[in-house]
Amino acid sequence: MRIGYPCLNRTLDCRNNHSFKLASYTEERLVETVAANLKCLEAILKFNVENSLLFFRISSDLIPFASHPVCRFDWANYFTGDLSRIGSLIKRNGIRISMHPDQFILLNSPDDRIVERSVLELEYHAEILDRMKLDGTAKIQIHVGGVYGEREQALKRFVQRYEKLSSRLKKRLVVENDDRLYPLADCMDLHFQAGVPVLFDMFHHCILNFGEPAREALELAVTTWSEQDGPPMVDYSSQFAGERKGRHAESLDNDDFAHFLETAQGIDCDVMLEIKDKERSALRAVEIYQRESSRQKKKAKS
DNA sequence: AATGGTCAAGTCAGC
DNA sequence: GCTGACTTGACCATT
Repeated sequence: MRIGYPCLNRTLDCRNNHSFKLASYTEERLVETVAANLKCLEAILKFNVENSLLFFRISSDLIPFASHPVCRFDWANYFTGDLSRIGSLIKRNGIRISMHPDQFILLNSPDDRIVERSVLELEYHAEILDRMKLDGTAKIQIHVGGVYGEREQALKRFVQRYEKLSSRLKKRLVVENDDRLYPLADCMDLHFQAGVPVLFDMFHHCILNFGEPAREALELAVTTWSEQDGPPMVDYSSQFAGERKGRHAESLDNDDFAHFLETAQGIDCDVMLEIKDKERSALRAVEIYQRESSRQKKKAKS
């Protein structure tokens, strides 16, 4: 099991998601920003390797405005050397990579223009991973989308739009259960209809479900991943105590995470910690995981 | 140097 | 109908 965290590292004093306002867009500004972002991404990945954090979500802001009409710059070619070098670092160290486009990305919107823009944004994500020369185990995760007062139609539209995607996107796209509109059962339907793997979000599942016990739900989601997809990815978080339901915790709840590990025992998956203090909690999670697995080994011996 | 309004994009819930 | 939540901050004009 590889354990990781998303997008930001708070120990290193750099960021890989620098952006700027659209109004101040210039090619120079873009190049300078992306160069800084890539440099930081490389530093974060090196930090992660040294700390046994072998799963990382790359920020969608790596290349600001990449899919926006304002951007006419051929960033993919310009930065191909850097992207390929970072890709080598990733492969050499067996790091798992995911990306998670924002909530604006909707394959199932009734508005074709929104779908069109969404596909452009997804293609941008795929371009990054392709330029890093990563295989199909590097994933792009999205939610199903809106309901629009017509669930069945909205689900059907997802399938239709998914089927029309380029093969390089289909190779990478996975769908994640959310905590408001589409629970695991809907994602499973999409899998049976379109073949899309289901990324299981344990925390969302606890909030929105049809009463499936966690272990059972996890086992279901895991079956949707094939050999080429790599080990199933799982998102983990816990509740920010006293805050709105669904808000991510600020720091890892050790006991809850140990309980999660018990639930996931024997299942080969990679776990993304969606916890606010990022690598600090992830480091603790790795410790807990190593402790738990050595305890289990001892148990198996005796 | 510190402050606070504003930021590319969509949808839904709650007032 | 409008605002805030979602990932939550950081940019940047103004003082």
